Amino acid sequence: MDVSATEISAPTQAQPHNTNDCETVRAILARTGDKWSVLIVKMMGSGPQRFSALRRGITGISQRMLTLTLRNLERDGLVLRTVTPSTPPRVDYELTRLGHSLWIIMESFGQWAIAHRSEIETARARFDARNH
Amino acid sequence: MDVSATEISAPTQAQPHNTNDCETVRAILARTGDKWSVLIVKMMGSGPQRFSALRRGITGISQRMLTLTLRNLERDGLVLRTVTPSTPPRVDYELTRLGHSLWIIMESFGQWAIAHRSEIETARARFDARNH
DNA sequence: CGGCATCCAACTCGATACTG
DNA sequence: CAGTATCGAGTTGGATGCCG
Repeated sequence: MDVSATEISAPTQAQPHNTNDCETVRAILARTGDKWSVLIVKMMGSGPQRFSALRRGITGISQRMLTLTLRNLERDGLVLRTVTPSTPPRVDYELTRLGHSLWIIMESFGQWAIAHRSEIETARARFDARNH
Repeated sequence: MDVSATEISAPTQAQPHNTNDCETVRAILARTGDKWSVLIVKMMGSGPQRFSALRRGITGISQRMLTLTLRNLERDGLVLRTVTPSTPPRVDYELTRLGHSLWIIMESFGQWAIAHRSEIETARARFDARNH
């Protein structure tokens, strides 16, 4: 009998993972997981939206954070910004093709989250109860 | 002619969205998007891992953050913690069924991120160049 | 070995005020 | 209308030291 084995099931070796890939994944999850991106992207899922429409549609967002988040999404090529230099100025935002493909992934993530929400909440309640 | 129409394509109305659902999605994205969760979950994808194995396997993580992140994942029912009270103590972590199902979703997110990484990097470079 | 407590630097985000 | 600038509270995460 192999004495190097322990009484509990031996952990398997972790798969070698590409740290660079993980970093890429994390960066995207961090972007989409920040405070407002989900709401903004979701609102644009149905087509172009004016700045003011997004502002009204997303309860509680400050002008600053809406601008900032849209800039970041634009920088990553997920959102297209179109300025109409009228008076007053008009700016529309819409998902790019890339942004739309991300939106689809986010939807599947969303399905998972909704499907397992109660399971997570139960786990939390149990954990919190156990740790007085 | 309808004077309410503008010269650029009229934005469509945003779909009504369930804010509560969005909050759920955001919470999960925020958990998985924090600095270390992706790496940790990914390492556990291949089976149970000891605390020290995770620590060694994840370059740059502090003990504090490993403990903290594992606690949060455990609290959400994504990770199972098993203590063997030997000397020295031994603690193993593994994905629960729920955690594994999230891991699958994260993989599809990962596929997207890897497939579009260069596209995002190009967009960033262009954006940064444009804004001097 | 695994983990908690403390301290501190860096960043995030909201409030507010001002501009073309 | 859409955006920028500034300030301050709150949060995140790293370093360090101690404990069973």
